[in-house]
Amino acid sequence: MSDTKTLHEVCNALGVSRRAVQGYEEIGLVTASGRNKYGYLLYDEEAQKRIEQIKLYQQLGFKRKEIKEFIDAPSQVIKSMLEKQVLHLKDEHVRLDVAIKKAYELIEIL
Amino acid sequence: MSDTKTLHEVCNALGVSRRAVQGYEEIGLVTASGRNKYGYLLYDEEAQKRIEQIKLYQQLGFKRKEIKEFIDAPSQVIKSMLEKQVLHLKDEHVRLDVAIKKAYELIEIL
DNA sequence: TTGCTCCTCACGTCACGTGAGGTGGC
DNA sequence: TTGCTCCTCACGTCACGTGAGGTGGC
Repeated sequence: MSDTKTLHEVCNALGVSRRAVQGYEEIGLVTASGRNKYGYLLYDEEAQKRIEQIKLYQQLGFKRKEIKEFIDAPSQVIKSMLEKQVLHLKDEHVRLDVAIKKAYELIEIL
Repeated sequence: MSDTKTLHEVCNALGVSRRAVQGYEEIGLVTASGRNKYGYLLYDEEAQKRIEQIKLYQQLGFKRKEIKEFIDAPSQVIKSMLEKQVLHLKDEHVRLDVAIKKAYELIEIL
């Protein structure tokens, strides 16, 4: 038995949309591992892991094109990208803190 | 003397882009108060305040269309929108916390 | 044959960014 | 006349959302 799944199954299992996966394929970030006899798109375990990785990187705020540039790079390169990204995430974090405070201030005034 | 400014001056003073203001005008969120004798777009103090308000609401995570729907509403309505928005901002805040932690975990592993 | 699912386009969305082409005397 | 600034389009960007139209026996 293999863990190869159809697109539909992958979407359910990983919580990504059909269109999102199609988008990954459009820019060559992922490739279906094949088709079944009815023409359905199939994704083997490797492809599924890749989709999960992409999703994770997106949650860390990376754009698809950025992900494409480092996903197959040596881990030292990825590490360096992550360290830079943490700075952006912290900026965003502060920005949100400020926004929440401003919202409360406005609520007080109104 | 009046505090009416040209588009260029408004952009510099408020830190918004020319295209952003044009975008506000496209959906009827703002209207220039007039033109000078050379055809330059002019914004009086009221228009400037409006642009500043829009910018603030955008920083709180509201979309332009949402802003259009409540910007001229009674303050109780705006207050209610802000209270809902704070919940979204807090969700985002938590999501960022998680993302930062995940990034650090990945950095450790690599 | 009727449904249902999947596939492949392809336009729509959002908030501008980025020029292109034209005007006018700051 | 050459520059420079401003104006009004209008296509580009990003990451999908949302159908439309066509296929095939799960």
